[in-house]
Amino acid sequence: MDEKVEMLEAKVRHMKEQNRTLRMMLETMSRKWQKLQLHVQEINNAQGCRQSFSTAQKPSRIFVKTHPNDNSVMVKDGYRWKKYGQKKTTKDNPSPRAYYKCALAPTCPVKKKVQISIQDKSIIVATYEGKHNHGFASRDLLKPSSSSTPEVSTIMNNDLPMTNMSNNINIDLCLWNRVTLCDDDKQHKDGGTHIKVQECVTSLLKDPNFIASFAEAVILSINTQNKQVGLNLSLGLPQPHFFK
DNA sequence: CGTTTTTGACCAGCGC
DNA sequence: GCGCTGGTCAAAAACG
Repeated sequence: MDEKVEMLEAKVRHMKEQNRTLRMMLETMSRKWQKLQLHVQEINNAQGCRQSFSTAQKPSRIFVKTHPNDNSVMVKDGYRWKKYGQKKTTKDNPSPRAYYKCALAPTCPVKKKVQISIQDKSIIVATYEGKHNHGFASRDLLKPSSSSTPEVSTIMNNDLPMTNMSNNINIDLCLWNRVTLCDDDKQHKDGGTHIKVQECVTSLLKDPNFIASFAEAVILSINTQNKQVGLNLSLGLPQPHFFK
């Protein structure tokens, strides 16, 4: 009988710890979300100024930092792309450049060029041209596929073109960094908690339903708070040293 | 077997 | 005109 009580108490303690961890993650994400909103406001203001000087449309360029283990040179931006060409080398960059067309709509004029950065080979440079003349990608495209590796990139972009979207938000969910930063002191006192945090986040990131639901919730939240804001969502994977 | 990717060929633009 | 480069096409290959 006592054993059962102890087991239950242990479970309760474990759940409390998990609860604390998740709350911490949520707070971290909330802080980041607030920062992003401020950033979006700044961009809005800046664009307002810029547009008064020039209305010329430049190709958009985004930079994607990839996980070292991820060999796929693919930017998961929610749209479906058809590859129609590749150049082995270009003048300014020896790495191959791939050419993509938007495959969501046959008449969509948007094209994308993808190439590994010459400065940092862990960065993929994607250049977008044109604007989508159709709706955003269906929600299933936001879900991580079972066959492919989970999204491992942190996207830093400017002006990713999307239909009827004037701004874009990028969410960096590299929770490991945040947890490490927030709990740096605690870690020394309580190393076990840190391991549990890792386990907890690992299990969450491995769950496609969680990722899809989270992406959906964030999109919903953004749409309700700022109807003109688009979203690029990338889910960060653990830092490599955790796998050591 | 249909879809997607790869890859060599082709074309246009640009500088010399 | 020639060579180089970037972009596109389309047949072949690979894949599910």
